[in-house]
Amino acid sequence: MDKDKIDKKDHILDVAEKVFSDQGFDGASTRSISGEAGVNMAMLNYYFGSKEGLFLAVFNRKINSFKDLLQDLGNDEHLSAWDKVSTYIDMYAERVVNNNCFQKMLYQEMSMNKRGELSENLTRILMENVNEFHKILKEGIDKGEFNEDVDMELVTATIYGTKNFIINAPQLTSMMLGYDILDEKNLEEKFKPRIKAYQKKLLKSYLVKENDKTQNTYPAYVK
Amino acid sequence: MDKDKIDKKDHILDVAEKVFSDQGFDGASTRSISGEAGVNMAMLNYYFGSKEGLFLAVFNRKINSFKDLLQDLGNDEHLSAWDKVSTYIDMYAERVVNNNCFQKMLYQEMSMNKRGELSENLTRILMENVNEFHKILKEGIDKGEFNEDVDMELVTATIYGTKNFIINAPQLTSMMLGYDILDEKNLEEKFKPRIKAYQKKLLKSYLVKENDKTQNTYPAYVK
DNA sequence: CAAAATTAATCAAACGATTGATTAATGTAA
DNA sequence: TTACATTAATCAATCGTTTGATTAATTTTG
Repeated sequence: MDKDKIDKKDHILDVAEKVFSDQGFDGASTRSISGEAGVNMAMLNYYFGSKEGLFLAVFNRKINSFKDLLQDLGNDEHLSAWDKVSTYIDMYAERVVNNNCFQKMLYQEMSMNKRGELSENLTRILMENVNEFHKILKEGIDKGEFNEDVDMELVTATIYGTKNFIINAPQLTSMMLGYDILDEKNLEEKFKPRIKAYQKKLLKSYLVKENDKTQNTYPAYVK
Repeated sequence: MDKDKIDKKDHILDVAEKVFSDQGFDGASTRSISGEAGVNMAMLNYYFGSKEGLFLAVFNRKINSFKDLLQDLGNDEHLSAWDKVSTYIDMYAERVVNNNCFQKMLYQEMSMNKRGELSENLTRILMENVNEFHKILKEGIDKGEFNEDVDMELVTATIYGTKNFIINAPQLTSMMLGYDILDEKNLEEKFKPRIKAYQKKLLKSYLVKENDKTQNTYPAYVK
């Protein structure tokens, strides 16, 4: 059946995503992936051509929905620049929580040198997202809503990096925060609201001009 | 000679650090390390016992100097809490620039699950640094110098994460910043002063109470 | 001192295990 | 039958490690 075939491919991709993110591209063997997925090893090559093809398939399955979502936000006429940044922070936190395996896999691969075509693809696509966010920041600066000397590139690095650090070094950050950061429930109930509130407060105090700041009414983050 | 022996071991560690950080633990083969170092393959096992032993040797060579430096800063009576944070940002930026290969290697390994003893060692030692920094933040809060609702853990994640992101995804961040982030000269002349100024401004606006903020006199960062 | 004994350093070769990939055979459904 | 799906078996290549032999350096002994 066509349906079964799609389900099976999808199931392989689910397992591959998890194994790749746990062990890295080199550390994950095709045998362990196929074994954990309960399919014959040859099926990976049959479906995806190669190990790298499988990796790219995992990647491509995720990225398509991102850019559209972000563009819609950027083009919304009813929102102030800060509201857009705020919404972006929310969106990004949601994405990270729900796709933390993928995010880990992604940046693990990006940190390797010399895996030519693959790295270039990842870079190119992520760069599109970066540019969309920069548009929002630039809009805020041009409108006089944000400070003129805002360092747009490093603000971006801060948003991406803070989240990345927490997800990619879970052993350390779990110890820091006092709960298991990889546990679904903690991620949803504790981490998600906390990182949202924190990043908004942090960036608002940096981005928004003094006279534009309303009184801060942030919810106390969950300890 | 004893001297030559130490030099040779040190040279192997230098090369291993670079190869590990480029290719990851699994991606780096003992053959490529020994080949690039110009020594026989068996020497790695002769000196370091195993591939993992070599990795740990690279790691241990670096970490020893860190904690002392940080403790001295924390115990300095003459500095305000903000001055300490500011100095810490400077120290951290210096360290990152001068050890970016190592930093990359470190967080690559930390992002993998289930490499038991190794990961635990890394976590434990990094946690000591985290705690030293938290002491400084707590001091600032207790003294009334910083806001009471500062999220200490996420501030730490911001400092570490922003830098990490830039170093670990050099292809992306080089494209963002408009220059090669791995080039020594760019790192020293452009990136280092810029990240210092940025992080200080960002954190000052978040940490320090309004009435304690002096007028901002940051140097324009290098574009 | 010099000869002998011991230790350390280095090497080429090969080990068994595992890797990603391919094959040929078999099963299945239209 | 025909086309696709799935399997077990197998491939060459590469992995980390070990080996036995050889050379260089050091120590011990006479």
